[in-house]
Amino acid sequence: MDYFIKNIVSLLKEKIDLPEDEIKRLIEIPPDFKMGDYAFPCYTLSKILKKSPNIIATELSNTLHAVRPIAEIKAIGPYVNFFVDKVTLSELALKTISEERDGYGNKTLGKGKTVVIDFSSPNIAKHLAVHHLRSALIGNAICNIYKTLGYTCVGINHLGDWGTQFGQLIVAYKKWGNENTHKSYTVTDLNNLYVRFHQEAEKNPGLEDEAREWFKKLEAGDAEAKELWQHFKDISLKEFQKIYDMLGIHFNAFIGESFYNTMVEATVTRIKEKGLTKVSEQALIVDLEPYNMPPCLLRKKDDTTLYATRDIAAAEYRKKTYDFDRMIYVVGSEQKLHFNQFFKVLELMGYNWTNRCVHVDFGLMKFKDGKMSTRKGKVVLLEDLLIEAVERIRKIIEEKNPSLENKEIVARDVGIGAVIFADLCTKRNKDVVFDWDEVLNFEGETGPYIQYTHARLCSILRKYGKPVTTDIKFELLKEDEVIILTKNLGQFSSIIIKSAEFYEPSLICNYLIDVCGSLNRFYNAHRVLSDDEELTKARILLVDATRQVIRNGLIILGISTPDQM
RNA sequence: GCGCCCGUAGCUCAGCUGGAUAGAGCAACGGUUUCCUAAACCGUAGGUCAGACGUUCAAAUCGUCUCGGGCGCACCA
Repeated sequence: MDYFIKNIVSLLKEKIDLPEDEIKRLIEIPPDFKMGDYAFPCYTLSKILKKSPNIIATELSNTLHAVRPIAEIKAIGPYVNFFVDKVTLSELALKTISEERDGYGNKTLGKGKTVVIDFSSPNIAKHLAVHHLRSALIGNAICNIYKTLGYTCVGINHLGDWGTQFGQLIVAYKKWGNENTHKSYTVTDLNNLYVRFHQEAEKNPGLEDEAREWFKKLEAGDAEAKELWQHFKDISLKEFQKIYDMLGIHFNAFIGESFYNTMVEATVTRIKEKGLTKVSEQALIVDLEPYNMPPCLLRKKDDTTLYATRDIAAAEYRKKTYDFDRMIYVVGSEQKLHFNQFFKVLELMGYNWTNRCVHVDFGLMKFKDGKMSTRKGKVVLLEDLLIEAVERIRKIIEEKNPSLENKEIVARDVGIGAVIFADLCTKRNKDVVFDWDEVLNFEGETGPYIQYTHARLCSILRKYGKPVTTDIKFELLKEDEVIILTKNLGQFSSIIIKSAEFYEPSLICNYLIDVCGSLNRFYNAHRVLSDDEELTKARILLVDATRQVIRNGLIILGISTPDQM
C-alpha cells in the first residue's frame, strides 16, 4: 500500500544518500510476513559505502525510529525490515473498501481517455469453437480492467465477414446448397458447404478461380452476391449472439471487415500518394524489406483487397471516430507478423498515433495431437463445452447442495464461470492444450473455488443479518490469518493497474486465488459469528470487505457472483 | 533457412523491470466436520528452475550459444 511505502521512504531519505525514487524502487516485500511488512535491501548502499550490507542494515536500523504507521524497524541480515501498525493497516484498507464498495479499485487514471478494444472477431459462416474463447475472454476482461481504471472503452467485434472465403461459400452454395431450405439454413450447413468446397477444390482447382471471381463481384457490389453474403452473415450473427449471451460478453459495435469496403479505395490512394506502394508480381504492395519484413499486400493481382488493407482502413476510421488514446487488438500470436506489417505501414503513412496501437497476442489453443481446424472438422464447439460444464455443475449441486434454490441459474453461473476462469488464469502468451478434464475440474485453483468462497461469505453475512459497520475496534483484527488477508485486500488496486499495464487478466485470477486462500485459512481457523459482539462486528467487516473484493475481481473477469451455491 | 514465443515438482501453472529458504493447484498418501457451505482446510512426499558459458556482491529472473516444442514467413484471415 502506497501509504506505508511513502512513510518508509520519508524515514529512509533522512538517513541515506539516495534519490527518493531510487529508495522507493528498492523497497520490497519480504518472503515471509513474520520478517516484516516491507524491507529495504542494503546491497546498493553496500557498494557505495564499501561496507558489508549486514553491517549497514544493523547501523541503519539503529538510527531509524519507528513513528506513527510504522510500528517496528529491525535489521535481518542485509535487510532493514519494517513492521507497519496493524490497526492503521486494517482501518485504512477496510474503511476504503467499505466506502467505495463496487467502485473499490476504481481509479481516475483513464478519465477522459478512450480505449478501443478489438476482440473476438470470429469469421462468419463457421461455428464458434473453443479456440475462439481466448480472444473473447481476454478482450472482455481487458475491456473491464480499463473501465475499472476510468477509461471509456469501446469493444469492437471486427467480424471476419469479408474476403475470398465468401466467394468460396457463394460457389458452394450455388452448386450444392438447396435453394428450397434457404430460410432454415444454419451455421452447420454453411460450415458443411465450406468444408465441401475445400474437398472439391482439391480435385478441381478451377473452383478457386470461380470463388475469386465471386468475391470480386461481391466487392464490386453485385446484387446477387451481396444478398447471399448478407444471408450468411445474418445466420451467423444470430448464433454468435447466443454464445456471447451465455458468456456474458457485450460489444459496443459489431463492425466487420465488410464495413470498410467503401473506405478501402481512399486508403489505398493515400498510401499510394505517400509513395509507399509498388507493383510486384502483379500485386500492389508496400515494400517492407528495409524493416526486415515481407511486403504488406494491399491488392491481389485480381485487384481485390486483403486483410491488411482493411485493417489499415479500419484503424484510420477508428482514430477518426473514437479518437482513441489506445487501440488494443486481442488476436492470436500467430498473427504477430501481420500486425507488425500493418503497424509499420501506418507509421510510414505518417500517423503519429501508431505507437498507441498494440497487438495483445495470446498463445494457440490446440489438442494434444495438433492444431484445431474448422476445415477438418477438428474442433470442440463452444456451445457444447458450455453446456457440458453447466451439466457437470448441475450434478455436483445435486450431490452437495440439493436443497439449493435457483439451481438452474447457479449451475449456469458456476459452469460458465469455470470455463472462463480456466481460460484466463494462465498468462496469455502460453500455448494451451485443450483438455476437457482440466477445463472442467472444479477443485483447487478454479472459478468455482472463488465463487464458493464468495458464496460462503454471503452466507455468513445473511446469518449475521445486521448492517455492516466500520465503527469497530480495529485492534481486535490481530490474528496472523486476519492480517495476511487484510494486506491482500489492500493490494487490489495495484493489481488492476498492473494487469492493465501488461494487458494480463491472469494477474487478477492469481490475485483472487490468493485472497480466497487467505480467506479460507482464516475461515478455518476462526469463527466469525460468536457471542462476543465486538469481535463479531470486527470480523464481519473483514468478511464483507473480502466479499466485496472477490466480487469486484470476478466482475472484471466476466464471471458471475452467485451468493449461494 | 530467417524471425517470434515457450521450456520451473508426475501433470497444469505462479514467481521473471536480479535479491533473504524456488511457491500453488491437480494426482498420491495421511489427517480435520456436535460449530458460520468439506466445491474448504492442515500435513507428508515430490525440483541439477532444459543445458552450457557469461555479466553481477547476488541469476529461475539479464546476455550469448546449444537442445527440445509451438507459431509465422506474397495474393487466406
